[in-house]
Amino acid sequence: MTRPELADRRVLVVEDDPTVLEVASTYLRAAGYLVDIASDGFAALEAAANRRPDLIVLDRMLPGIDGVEVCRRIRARSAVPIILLTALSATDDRIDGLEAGADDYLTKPFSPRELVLRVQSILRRSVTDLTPEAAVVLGAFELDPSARTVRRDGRELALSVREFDLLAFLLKHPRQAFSREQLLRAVWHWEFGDLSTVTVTVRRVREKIENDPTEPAILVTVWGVGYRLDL
Amino acid sequence: MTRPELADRRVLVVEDDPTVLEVASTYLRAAGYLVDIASDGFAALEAAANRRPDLIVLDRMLPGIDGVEVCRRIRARSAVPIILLTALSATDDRIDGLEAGADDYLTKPFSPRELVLRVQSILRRSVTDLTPEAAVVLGAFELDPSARTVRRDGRELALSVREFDLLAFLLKHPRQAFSREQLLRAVWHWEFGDLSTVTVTVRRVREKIENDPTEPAILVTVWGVGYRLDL
DNA sequence: GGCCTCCGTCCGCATTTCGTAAGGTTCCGG
DNA sequence: CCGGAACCTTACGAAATGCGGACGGAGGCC
Repeated sequence: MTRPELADRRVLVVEDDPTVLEVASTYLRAAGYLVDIASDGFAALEAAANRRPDLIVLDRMLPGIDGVEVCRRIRARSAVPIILLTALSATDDRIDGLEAGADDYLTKPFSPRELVLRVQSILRRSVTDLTPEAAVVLGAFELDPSARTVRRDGRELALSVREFDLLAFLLKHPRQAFSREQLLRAVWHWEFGDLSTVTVTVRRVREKIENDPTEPAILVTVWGVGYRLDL
Repeated sequence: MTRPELADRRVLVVEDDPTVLEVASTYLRAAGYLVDIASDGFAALEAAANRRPDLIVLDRMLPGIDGVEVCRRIRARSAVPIILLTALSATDDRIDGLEAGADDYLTKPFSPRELVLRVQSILRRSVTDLTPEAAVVLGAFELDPSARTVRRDGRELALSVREFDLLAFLLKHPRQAFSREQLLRAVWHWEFGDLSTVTVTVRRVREKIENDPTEPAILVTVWGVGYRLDL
């Protein structure tokens, strides 16, 4: 269930309630992350400095230093993504947290699964800039994820951001049929939304990779299901 | 009409009230899930360990061990999604449950339809899991479930959704006779319905896989029983 | 500000799908 | 060999599905 590209990423969880700490770290480990833990503000600052986590999950209410203050101090030294946990959904808290430099927000009680999703969604973004991803060569296509280019027969294709993301995903999972919903989740990172968004982007990609876009031979329609990349 | 891609997922329902148990499992089966049941905490823990369900629906009030405790213990060993059923909508209960590691919450009395929706919504995420399903090679036939293709002698067959689902099911269970009712349940996920629906779809599949559709040699009629795939 | 690209949304149209029904054919017991 | 049940075949049309075109807001660039 773990996505290989996200493996070996380090997450620091800062939380004083042992139960919440336990649940959160279990889920994150299950999702393939290396999890460090801290129970108060001082330990959090120390761990943030020494363990160099790729992301921090931080409780707002902490013994010792307040969570928002911890967030501010970490931010002063590093750009590591921070998810703040708060007991209330009060607007003031949210504003405080965002001003202190938090990247995302989660209101307690939260679903551990949702936490994992947020973590994944944030790390997914930063993972690309850090570790250069392996290139994929498939038939006439050549994908270089770190350069964000796709070449066909050696010539580079002029793709927009969305078009690239979609084609890159399909090149990484060739000969597999995906529903529009799956693509919306995997490529757009949306949990819901208009499925025609996918349809249109597929069409635009076809316009650029198919010899005859009227008769797609590469990015094929699977009727009643979705799309598939045939090579 | 349910989506075939969700089929073959295992759900464990833990509930001491026979009526609720009956209703819930019936609805979930109708939605295409394989349903296991347990009536108390001990049975639940055992089933969770042995049957390896993809999701657990867990009553909060149980004879023997409390539901929340069961939840906690399962969670200690596995990250399987858990939906907790509770008699009250008290906020305290909700927090207890979420801290114990439940993924979602449903207040009794609940609509069975809503239960199915929650289950689907949670499992949908793990369905996005990109591990391709194993291919089946049987005689001249080659089934690739993740690409949603069937090839015969290397040539890909042009099958519609229903036709593919039916043939895929039969290829996964060859040399076994199925009644129309069984096929309607397994392939269509219908609990009732016109049996001629099956007849016609069988005929359409025959048109595409038989050398002489007039004399079926592969998708054979078992008189008075149903159909069977011979190879 | 003005121009351009990107991208999500919407609408009308063509195609495909698939359940249903109706009439014909095959099978089997007696 | 007869009658009825089981099964086959064909056809129809509503509904679902996908596609192209177009529109317009958002955001970047000059």
